[in-house]
Amino acid sequence: MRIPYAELRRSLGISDLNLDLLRCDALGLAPLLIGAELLIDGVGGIIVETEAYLLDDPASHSYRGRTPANDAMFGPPGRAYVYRSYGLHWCFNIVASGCGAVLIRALAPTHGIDLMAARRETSVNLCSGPGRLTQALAITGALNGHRLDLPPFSLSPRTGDPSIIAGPRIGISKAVTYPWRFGMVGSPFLSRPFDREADRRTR
DNA sequence: CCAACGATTCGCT
DNA sequence: GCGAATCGTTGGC
Repeated sequence: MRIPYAELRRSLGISDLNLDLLRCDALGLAPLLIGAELLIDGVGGIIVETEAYLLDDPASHSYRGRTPANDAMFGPPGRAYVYRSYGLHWCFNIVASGCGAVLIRALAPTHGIDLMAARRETSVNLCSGPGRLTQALAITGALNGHRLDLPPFSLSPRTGDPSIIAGPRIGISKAVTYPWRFGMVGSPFLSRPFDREADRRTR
């Protein structure tokens, strides 16, 4: 008797996304995460903007080798890499295969909007930007290295097939031309617009 | 040891 | 569009 592979995965509680988390490098995973649902303690939404950072990538924290600060990027894929930015904000990444990571830059809020607004002390731009997103979801360095398939995290694969646009990454000074920022076409929750419709991908 | 610098955000012009 | 806030990490001497 032959069991369909997809059904077998479901029965084992293994989603496409969970498999891909363990298999993909950051450049493969970043567009795949567009449309996925990210929750922390039931609060969060739909990922609409990501950036890929690879080992062989001058803009990546892993580029200059393993240190205590970037240790999570060198660990198993499917975990969180959380770091402090500008001494003020936290940024949340999903570790991919190959010592890279995907920076989660924006969500479309769907769950716990009132709580996010309370944490942010505003009702606008709740999750549009990497620092705003971690504030709204209460992500701190305490979650660095934490598995994403266990509480408080919940990461679910997308159900649809969104149009995805690519463009240069934001706020970096090296490798500035690599088009490794990905966004959901038409989302009002992007941290910044993408420049050119010509960069559109579909996937 | 010390100086410089961010994978940012916010407020003001 | 510009500059301040703020601090751990990094790189140079």
